[in-house]
Amino acid sequence: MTTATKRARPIPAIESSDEDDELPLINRRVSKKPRVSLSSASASNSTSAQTKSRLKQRSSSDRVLADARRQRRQNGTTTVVRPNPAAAKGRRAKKEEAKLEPIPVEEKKPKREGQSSSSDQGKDNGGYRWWDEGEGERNSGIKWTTLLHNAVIFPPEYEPHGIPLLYNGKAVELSAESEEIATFYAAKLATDYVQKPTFQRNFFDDFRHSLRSTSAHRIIKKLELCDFSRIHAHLEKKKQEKKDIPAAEKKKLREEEAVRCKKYTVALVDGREEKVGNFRVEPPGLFLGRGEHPKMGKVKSRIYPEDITINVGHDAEIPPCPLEGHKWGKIIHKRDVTWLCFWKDTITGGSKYVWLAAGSAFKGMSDHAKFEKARRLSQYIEQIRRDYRQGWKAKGKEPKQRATAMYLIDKLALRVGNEKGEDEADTVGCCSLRVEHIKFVPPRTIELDFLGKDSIRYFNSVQVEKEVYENLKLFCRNKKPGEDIFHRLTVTGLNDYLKSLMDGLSAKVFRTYNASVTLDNLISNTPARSDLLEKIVFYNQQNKEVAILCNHQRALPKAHGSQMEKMDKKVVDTQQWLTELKRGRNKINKSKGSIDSVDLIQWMPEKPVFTEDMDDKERAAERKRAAAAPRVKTARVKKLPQIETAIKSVSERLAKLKADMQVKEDMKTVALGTSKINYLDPRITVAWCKKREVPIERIFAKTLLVKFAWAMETSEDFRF
DNA sequence: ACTTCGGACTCAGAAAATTCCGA
DNA sequence: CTCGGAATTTTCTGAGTCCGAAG
Repeated sequence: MTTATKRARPIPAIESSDEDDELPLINRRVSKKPRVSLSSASASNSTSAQTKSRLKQRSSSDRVLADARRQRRQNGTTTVVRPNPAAAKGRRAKKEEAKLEPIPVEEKKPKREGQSSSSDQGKDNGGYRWWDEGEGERNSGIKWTTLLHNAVIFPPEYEPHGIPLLYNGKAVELSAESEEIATFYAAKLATDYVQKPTFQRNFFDDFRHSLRSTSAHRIIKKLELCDFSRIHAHLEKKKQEKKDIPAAEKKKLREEEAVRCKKYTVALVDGREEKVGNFRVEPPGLFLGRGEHPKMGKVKSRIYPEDITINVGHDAEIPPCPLEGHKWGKIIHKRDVTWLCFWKDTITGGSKYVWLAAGSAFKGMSDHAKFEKARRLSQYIEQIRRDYRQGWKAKGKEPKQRATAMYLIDKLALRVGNEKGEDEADTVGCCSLRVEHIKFVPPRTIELDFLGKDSIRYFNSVQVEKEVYENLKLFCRNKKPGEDIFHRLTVTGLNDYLKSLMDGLSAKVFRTYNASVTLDNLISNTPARSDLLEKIVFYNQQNKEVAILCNHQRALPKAHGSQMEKMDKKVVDTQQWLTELKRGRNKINKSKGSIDSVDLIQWMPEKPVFTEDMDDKERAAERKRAAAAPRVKTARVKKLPQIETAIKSVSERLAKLKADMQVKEDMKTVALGTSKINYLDPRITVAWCKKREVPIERIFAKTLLVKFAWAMETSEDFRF
């Protein structure tokens, strides 16, 4: 199959049928009967003044809690308990029954003040320690019994600013819709997206489309003649104004926003409070793909409640729609999934989901299962490697290609490489590698150069086993550059093969396995005598090795060059001063006691001179001028003991400076976060921290501590 | 039996926000 | 101690994987 035919896969239809028939039976029970309203909104309709005032005092999350209690009570009184074989035997089901009892008074949470108290920090799931429970019902397919939440919050409606777009130098009247689109473009004026023809074309097509029934349609014909600079300037001004708000006021605004959002931040899953992850509907804007995405610049339109499907408990109150005059698209009760809401992306046709936060039980259990699966691979890995090495010599094309591909996936941690459509960026993984992506350097080195996920370049020159080298050469023989290397191999074929070797195994598990096992091995060799800082640096270095293995890269930080120069200058200054100090010491020593002090010259950066009337900008400019100015001479008189102390401290400072510089240079394009968050079993790190007496907070930031709460009690003896 | 497609989930780097750190 | 820049952390949303059902 040629690449061209493969990539010409038809674009999936964006609209799906609205028919209920598509849903599994269990989800079809969207009851049309009037629901007893349970929300805070209806509660405020209550005639009971007591209820009213109590509600007023409570935070919204408490209100959600209260709702759940009512929901439970309702479960008990109005709903026939449905048979649920999966959960019936489980602890969870038992709990549910228990919850039908009236809620004891002490369960009521005291009202929180402003900042949340320390006791509820670091928990996304109300302290539910699922990892203390048996694993019995975890994989049953049914993910929850009751689910209650407030769905999503929408971005504010567009407010026209009336700043004109100039066309050929003249202001053009635009409808609010078109002005908004023009403003999306103006917001990108300072980025290099606007230089890209695809971006320009896609944007202009959509912009023109928005103009179609207005007079501007006859005026605006060419993007080159559009001048967005005034809108851009307006946006910049707004940005500055926002920046200039006094800190106290900013804080107040932030708090008000937090209050407004509060009710969206939590959901109740089987009566447990859990944090919601992305409860904000994505605002409209221009689609920015990664790499050379064919759809970059297209208008990603505004999502309305009608576009959104809500997944809630069958007996839970349907979350109130926050936009007046609108209503939710669909309400479903799908218990075999963990999402709360979803909508279709208008650009890609893909699904967008609202999930619980990373620290939730859903996510935690699934993370735990992922690492347990990867650990299980340890027991099979030798056999699997033997198997695919055998496969290199296979007669059949498919097994031979599969075995060769497996080597790359295992050894180089390549992704499996599903097929991609014509309407996506052209990126590849193992199975979709093309002849143009590989070069052969005898005797047995291959050079891989391709764009992987997110259009990140994978460029690696690596010596491989002779059989692999020969096989790859064979697979490329008589093929054009654009043809697939593994033309007989499919992702499904490869994963089916892996399933036959280990239950549940797929290609991605190898990335998890190799990343974790690599870290485990590397940090087991931590130098014994290192101090805390050295240990952390060491850990980060090993984390870096994993990041390199997984090809986790980041863009070169914008200021990298100038920052390095700055550090370099500092090194030179420090080195010079050290030399001068040593010269002084020599002089005193050689004098045999005839002198006890020397004049030393230190070259220092010029000190900035500020005057009272300078504003922030002027001060910054002065600082900059001083830093760039030639070094100034400073004379110092020093005695021997002083010099000795100085030599010691300056040497240390110089060494640290040089080391910092090296680290900065080494890390400039490596992204450590991705592996830490997704690939490295946190238990490896927890065990290491315990054994080496490194506070875990030095390695895991707050959100990671929450995400990995399940791993915190790992013993120091844990090995992956 | 094969391919295609949609769905649900993990994983990805950039950008924004926040915190840290050194002069 | 304070200020500003750098470093780190969090948020955002796009890009993968993989599975199962439909065609």
